[in-house]
Amino acid sequence: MRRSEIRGHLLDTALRLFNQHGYHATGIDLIIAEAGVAKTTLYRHFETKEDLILAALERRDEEDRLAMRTFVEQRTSDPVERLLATFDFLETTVRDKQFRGCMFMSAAGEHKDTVDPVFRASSMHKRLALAYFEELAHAARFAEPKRIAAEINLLHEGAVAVAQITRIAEPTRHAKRMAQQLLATEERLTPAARGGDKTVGPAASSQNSA
Amino acid sequence: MRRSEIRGHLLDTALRLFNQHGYHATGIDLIIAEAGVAKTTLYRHFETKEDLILAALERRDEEDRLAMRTFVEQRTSDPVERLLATFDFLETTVRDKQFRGCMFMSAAGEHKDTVDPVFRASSMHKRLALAYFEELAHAARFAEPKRIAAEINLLHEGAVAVAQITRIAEPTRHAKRMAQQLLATEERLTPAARGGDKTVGPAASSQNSA
DNA sequence: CTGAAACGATACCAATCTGTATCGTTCTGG
DNA sequence: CCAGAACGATACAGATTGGTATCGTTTCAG
Repeated sequence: MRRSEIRGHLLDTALRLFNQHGYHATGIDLIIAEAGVAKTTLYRHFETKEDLILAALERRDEEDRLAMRTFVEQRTSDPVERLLATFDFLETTVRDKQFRGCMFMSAAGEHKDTVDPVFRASSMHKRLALAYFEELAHAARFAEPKRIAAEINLLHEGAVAVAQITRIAEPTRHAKRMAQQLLATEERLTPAARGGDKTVGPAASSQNSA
Repeated sequence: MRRSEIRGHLLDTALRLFNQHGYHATGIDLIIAEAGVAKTTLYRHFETKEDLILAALERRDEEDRLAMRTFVEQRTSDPVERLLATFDFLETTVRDKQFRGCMFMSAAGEHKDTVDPVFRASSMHKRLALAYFEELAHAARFAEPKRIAAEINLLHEGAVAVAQITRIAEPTRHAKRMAQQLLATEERLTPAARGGDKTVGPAASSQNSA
């Protein structure tokens, strides 16, 4: 393995183990053993275990948000459909055999103090996820994009939490239906009137797998 | 302290610390120090730390479910209002200064293996909570009580998760409004027709604090 | 090609972890 | 009232924790 790849490989290994066992339960010795790396090497890249956790979460944060954006934006261009497509993305992550719940919620659950850097990193990730929903809700010209985004966000968190406990993917589809139902009655401003669209009223259709 | 109270006191102390710091991060030494009890005493009541965790979760499970039932049933007798009142109960727990997220979700997050007894205990608690929603949805004569219960449950989990990260109580009220919106369009069977009630249609009103 | 930096391996450290052993004291049921 | 159980205190065990020190080897940029 080339030296330039070691840091990334350590982050990947740490993320895998954190996801599998949790943060406290995953020891440094296990990480270096799984990564096939000496302990000195790890500590040359990361000052402390907390630093490793923070770097891993940062990496995951960017990966996750980019993956969702990519998935959603290549699926449809309609903002409302995109809001609904976020649940399809969620379903793919939940269906993963390695799924054990949201790593950021777990991180916040193991670092409950609001001033803890790990908690703050998790909190920041969730804030950015919410910001994306707001962006979509705004593009969809909903009258109250912030409220819509908060609702979508709440459904996401609920779906992931239920999926974490039950270990089935159904809650994500259920959440999508709920989102459809809720969005259908929401007011919208000047809905990019093409064709004979109504100016207000039902917004969701999404014939795929809902 | 009377000896008959020691076990309960240990469970209370352990629950407080588990809620504050998490399960792995809370050491036996801290628990006995906070409880003012010798280590031998703790291990005479609980064989292992895992046993202590399981006993603590069991206690909390019963307390929580009883508290919700009591809160909900003394507030209103209408089953639909009761479903909505569960969110008011949630709000009270989230507003607590000691709130740091759902202890069962945290427990499941730190014990991710589905065969882990701690995970199973958390899973069981959630199953029983869902069963209560089903009971209420059935009493409300919804056409699909299981689906309604799952939706309420998902909104609960979402509200608690968002509240855990943001440390504000608003998500519980938001979730209640979403529940109202969703229940309003749900079909119901023979709705205990007294007065001039419609037989199907909007179900929710709940003028308090929504 | 060469010197510095990064690497692997290993030994080590102090602290902490869960759990046990010992023993004198205190409570309590019969 | 008294035997026996439960208690507090403490010392200890063995494993594991996060992190450091040492040192010979490998990589890589200039």
